Amino acid sequence: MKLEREFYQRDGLTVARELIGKKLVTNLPEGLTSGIIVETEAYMGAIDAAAHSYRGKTERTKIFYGVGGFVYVYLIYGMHICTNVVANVENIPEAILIRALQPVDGVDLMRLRRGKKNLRELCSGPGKLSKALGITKNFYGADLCDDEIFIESTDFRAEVTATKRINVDYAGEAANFLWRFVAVGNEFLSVK
DNA sequence: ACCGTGATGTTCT
DNA sequence: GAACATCACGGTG
Repeated sequence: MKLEREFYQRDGLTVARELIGKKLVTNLPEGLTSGIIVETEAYMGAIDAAAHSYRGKTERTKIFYGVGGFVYVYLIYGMHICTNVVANVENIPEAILIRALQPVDGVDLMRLRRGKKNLRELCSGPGKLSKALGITKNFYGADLCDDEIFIESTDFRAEVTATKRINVDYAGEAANFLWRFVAVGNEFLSVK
């Protein structure tokens, strides 16, 4: 079952936690690819020095200010795409970074896109999974209630724990917030 | 296995 | 012009 708008229009921390165990799907001309979300990070707008939306609305962050359930992508280090889900309601600029997937459908296409064979190397990081699913900067603003990219409920169950976020040392106090969520013990995480 | 480093394009100062 | 929510590769152990 595809998640509906209401799922996303809640507090970012709730959405980030509940996304663990859901399935992220892209359905593009080359084929369908998907994976179970096993690692997320919440970025919480005005109260979060690590968030891109911390310093207000710009051309890049304007999507944060709309309603939840749309895609925020950005280019990092000049070469990698990071895929995020906008959360909460209008004018509360929160988003969830998808950091790792357990590959499910279209594994051969993922291997082709990634140029890697090892299953554990396909989606175990935000740049990796974006490439494996064919997500580019053109996905900025895509609607998750549409058919090209969406998220489904599954029967996957795992214990979820909260940790510090990865690579946000620049953010001062906010670097210590426990806003990363992982499926405990899963072998496809970006870091153990 | 772990560590250091280079690659590279946007955004914001 | 610096910083950046990263990854792959080559070196050493």
